[in-house]
Amino acid sequence: MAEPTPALPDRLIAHLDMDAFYASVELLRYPELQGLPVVVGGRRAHTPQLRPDGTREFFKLADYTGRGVVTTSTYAARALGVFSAMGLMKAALRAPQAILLPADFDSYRHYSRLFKAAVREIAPVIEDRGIDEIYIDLTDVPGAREPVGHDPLGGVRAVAREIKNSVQSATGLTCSIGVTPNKLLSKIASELDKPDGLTLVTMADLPTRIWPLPVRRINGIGPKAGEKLDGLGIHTIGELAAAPQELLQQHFGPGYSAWLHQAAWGLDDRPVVTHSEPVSISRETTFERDLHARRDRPELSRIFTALCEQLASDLQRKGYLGRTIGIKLRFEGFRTVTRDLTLDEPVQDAAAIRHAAGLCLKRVDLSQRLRLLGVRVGKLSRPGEIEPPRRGRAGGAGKVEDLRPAPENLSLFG
DNA sequence: TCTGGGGTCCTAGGACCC
DNA sequence: TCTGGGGTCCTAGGACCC
Repeated sequence: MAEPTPALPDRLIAHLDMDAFYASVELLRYPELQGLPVVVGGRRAHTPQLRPDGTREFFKLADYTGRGVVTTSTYAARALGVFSAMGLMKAALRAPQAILLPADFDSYRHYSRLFKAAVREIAPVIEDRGIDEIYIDLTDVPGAREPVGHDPLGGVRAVAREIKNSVQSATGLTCSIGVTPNKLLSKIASELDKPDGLTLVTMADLPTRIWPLPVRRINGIGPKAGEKLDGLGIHTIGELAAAPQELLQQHFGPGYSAWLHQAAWGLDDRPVVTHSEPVSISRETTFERDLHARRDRPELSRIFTALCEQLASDLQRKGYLGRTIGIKLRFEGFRTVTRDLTLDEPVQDAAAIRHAAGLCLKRVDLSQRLRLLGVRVGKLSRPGEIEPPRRGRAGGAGKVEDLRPAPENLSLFG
């Protein structure tokens, strides 16, 4: 008879999330702000000033005017109701005394490289999920599958602790880690004990630890799906797990409803992907005030050209060409429109991008004022890369009339 | 007091080829 | 002459994530 060893899952997947990352990096730089409500975001012009006596003068949220959102806030600011993606003017109403700092992405990227390198020393199978979070496959990390005493998860808990310690000594920052049999559950688990948390969840814990949580905790259920589920009386992950399949299929597509069910049961077999190539590269900007295609033509034209130049330089720096050029417009009132155009040959230079994007622009009615303009390049390739031959004629596009200029379009900045 | 900037993936219809 | 099905590409929009 085999020993009745408690089953260890096939995979041991960790999700690591840096705690209030941007704000925490700022606190390293300005330790006197420790414990205070601090918000990172907005547009320039609120960098702290050094006073003659050597202390710093910080910018108060109450003094901010104009567009912009909260990028991150410290836990003290969150306690006042200030969260990521909130408009700064709204945040100022909730926490007028909070300190506002401009985002410094170069610095965040620096700390991002540091923490990822520290993790990689211990566990090399890492999937990048942005600047402040990663998935880690701990399955084959030495010691991770060793029980400690009677605890079958003792080994992996020790490895996760080691990773947290290593991140802390490399950066001075804390992180939260969730370890479970898959990415979906680990993503949920890493949030269960923030900040500075370490949470292990097994399939046996599903009913007690996962099912009581709101459905929105599942990565992939956003505002729309959450709202719809709410309307169906489905609020928790447990209620979603118990929901009849037919009910979900009636309100969501076949693919999404099947996924919802799987997710609620904690099932997810996606691998940890250690390398991926970009699909598209883009640049966009929201204007300080809404601009009109005719009345603000010179300014819009300058911005348009600048976006194309920045995009071209991004492409060149990263070593890509792109065959699909697209634009994105956001009008007053937030309606968003995109147009794109696939060229016969990939391009990389600002003039070619500007020309193609200009053709796209001609297909949009520009009578409403604009709040955002963006340019995008997709269908990326490497210089010298031989493209696989395309079947069919080039430009087997949509309806021909869709590709013609909008008739109302009298004035253009393209 | 309106809602940043950078992405990915999915859906859906029509064109076009075999 | 009419019918048709599979597969891929192109375009537009939208949901979602960090």
